[in-house]
Amino acid sequence: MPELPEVETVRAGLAPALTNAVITAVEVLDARSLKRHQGGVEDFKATMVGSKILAVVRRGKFLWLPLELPSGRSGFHQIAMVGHLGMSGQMLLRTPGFTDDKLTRVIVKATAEDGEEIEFRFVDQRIFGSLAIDELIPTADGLPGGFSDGLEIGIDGKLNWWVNLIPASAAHITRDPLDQHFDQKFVLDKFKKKNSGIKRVLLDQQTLSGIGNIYADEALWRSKLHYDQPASSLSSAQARDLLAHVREILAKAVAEGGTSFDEQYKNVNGESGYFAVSLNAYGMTGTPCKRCGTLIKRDSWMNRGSHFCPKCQKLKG
DNA sequence: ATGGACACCTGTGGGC
DNA sequence: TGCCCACAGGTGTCCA
Repeated sequence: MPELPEVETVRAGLAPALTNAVITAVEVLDARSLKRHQGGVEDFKATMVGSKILAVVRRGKFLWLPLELPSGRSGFHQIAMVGHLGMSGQMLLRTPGFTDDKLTRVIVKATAEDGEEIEFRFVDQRIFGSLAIDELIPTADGLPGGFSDGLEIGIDGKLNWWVNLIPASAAHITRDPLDQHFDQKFVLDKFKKKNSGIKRVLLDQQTLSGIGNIYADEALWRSKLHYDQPASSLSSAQARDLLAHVREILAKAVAEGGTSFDEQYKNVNGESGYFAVSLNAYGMTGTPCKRCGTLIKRDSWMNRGSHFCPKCQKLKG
C-alpha cells in the first residue's frame, strides 16, 4: 500500500515526536512482524529498550531510526531500527491507554524529549511489513543515506555519525526522485539499457525507488505511455518527461499527505491523505479518461493491476 | 538479462 | 446468511 508519499508522510509525522526520545519498553504482540530481525523477539527488545532515537530517516519506502545505545552497552555498534510498511503497515503515535487500534503488532513505549510518555504502534493487517534492528553501513557514494529533517549537522557543527550510513538491508535500494542527491543520468542510462516494459522498470527499486503501483500508473497516464512500452524504446525527451511527471506527482502527493482510499493507509495520527481525489488512472477502471473520455481499463499484470487509458496510452513501435 | 510464478498474510466486497 | 473468488499502496526468491 504505502509508496513514497505515504512513507514520507509517516516519517515527517514521527520525527518531531521520536527524535531524542528514549525507549522504555517494547511489546511484541505478533512475532511475525519481526521476521526480518535476526535474533528473535527477546534480542529485539533488549536492543531497543534504553536506546535513544536520534532521527527518522527515509529512502524510497524504507524508514529507519538510528539508535544510540545506553552507555555501557554502546561499544562500536552503529545500528538502526529499520521499518517497512509492506502493503498494509501503519505507524501510529498514541498516548498510553488509547485502545482503538486493531491489528496492532508491536508497541514501542518511549519518553519523548519533552518528558511526555508516548507510544509508537506498528499496525499491519497483512504482515508484509516488518521492524528489525540492522547494522548501518556506509553508503556506496559517501553521501547521506536518506532524507531526514535537517538534523544532519550536530550541535558541535559536525556531521552526525549516522548521516552517511544506510541499513545493510536497504543498501541495494537506489535513491528516490525526491532525494537531493537523486542521479537522473544514472536512471536515464538504465532506461536505455532495459528492454523490459517501462512500468516494470519504474517499479524496480534498484533503478529508482519509492514508486509503487499507484504512482506508476499515474505517471504513465500523464506521460501517455503504455505500461509495456520497452524502457529502451523511449526517446530521451520522453524519458525526461516521464521522470519530471514522476517527481511532480510524488511531490504533490507528499504535499497532500499521501493517498488513502480505505482503512489501510493512515498518517501517524490515524488520519487519511487527500491525494486520492487527484487520481487519473489508478482505481479509475470504467470511468472516462479526463483527457479524452475513453473509459479507463484495468489489465491484469504481474499478479496485480495496471490502469490506463486505451486511447491515450497506446503501445508503440 | 528478463519475465513469470509464487511465497509471505489478512480482510473486504461482490456474486450467487 | 454463507460460501467462494477476486482483489488490495510490496518485496524477495527461484526457475525457465
